Amino acid sequence: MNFSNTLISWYHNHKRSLPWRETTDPYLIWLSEIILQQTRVNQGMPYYLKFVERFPTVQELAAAPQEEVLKLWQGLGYYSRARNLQAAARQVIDKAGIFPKSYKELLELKGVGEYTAAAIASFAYKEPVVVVDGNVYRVLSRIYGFSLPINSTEGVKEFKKLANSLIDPKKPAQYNQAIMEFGALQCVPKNPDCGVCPFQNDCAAFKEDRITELPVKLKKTKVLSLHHHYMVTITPSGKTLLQERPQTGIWAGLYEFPFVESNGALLSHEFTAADSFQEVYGGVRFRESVYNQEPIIHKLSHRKIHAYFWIIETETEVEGAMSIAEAKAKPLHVLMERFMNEFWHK
DNA sequence: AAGGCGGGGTC
DNA sequence: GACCCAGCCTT
Repeated sequence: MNFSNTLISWYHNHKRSLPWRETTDPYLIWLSEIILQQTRVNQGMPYYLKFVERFPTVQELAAAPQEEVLKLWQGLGYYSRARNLQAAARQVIDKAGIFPKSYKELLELKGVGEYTAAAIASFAYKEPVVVVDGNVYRVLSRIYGFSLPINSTEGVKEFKKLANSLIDPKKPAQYNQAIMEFGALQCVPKNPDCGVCPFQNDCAAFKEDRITELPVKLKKTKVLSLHHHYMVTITPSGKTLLQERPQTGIWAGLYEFPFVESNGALLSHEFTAADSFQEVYGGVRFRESVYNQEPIIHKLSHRKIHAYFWIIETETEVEGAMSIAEAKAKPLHVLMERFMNEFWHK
């Protein structure tokens, strides 16, 4: 079996038409790769199109207010990607607007690791460096029967070694696209259709009936439960109050209603006695009611947030309050966006 | 070496 | 519910 030829041949017959494959502009390729980190093509596509339209060149991205970049990124998750995106754009501008021209130089950009540097270098410059992403781990572990954990130090090393022995150095772009597309469309995580797979006769996992076992991955992250009681301020003139989240941690830099954290559901007097509530409303007369008796569950990969929304109608204006339209224009996390769109219907 | 960091699709 | 996605960064 010639792995590379078989793969590239399969690719020509099955590849999807994707906008970032129609260009060799390193800026556009980089943009697509950052958006697609830990993100499916279908989810990332509308964001890519929005970003290209608003920021056709790296100069425009570098010059934009960070809040605008975050707003465009809203809903995509892993928001540090958005900050790093702009930081990297500014790195490029600092070097006369010339995009790094090699794998090694690309690695210096914020948010660009080994995978992304290899993707850009091979797609834009035809540099023969292999990409090793989730698709590649899955394809190689199955076909070659590699059972080392893909997220162990030794596993990563061995998979890279194997990957490097397989790439066609004359066609790095096609090879890299092909193996990822193969993982995304054919050698999928669950119930792959091995009956139509070109590697059926060579695949160790298929021959040994180990498709469901491979790839091997170490442990899962524990999910911590949190209870957030959000204060939805409504002033006499119809304004509301938001606060910016810290620059590190979950939803860094996004906006939300101020909230009280607790170990579970709260009674009204427990809620209004909380320090953070007093900090916001100390001295302000108000009428309060809870919007949802049952918590709204918002799941993150390692958090389960139980959200309650308390409506606080104040009798006087509140310092720092903004109009509903202004609030909706801030970069918001999905929990916040959903509440606002339901409560202040669109 | 391990854990933090989102949201959504799929089974 | 669990898994996983064109991963990277920090500690």
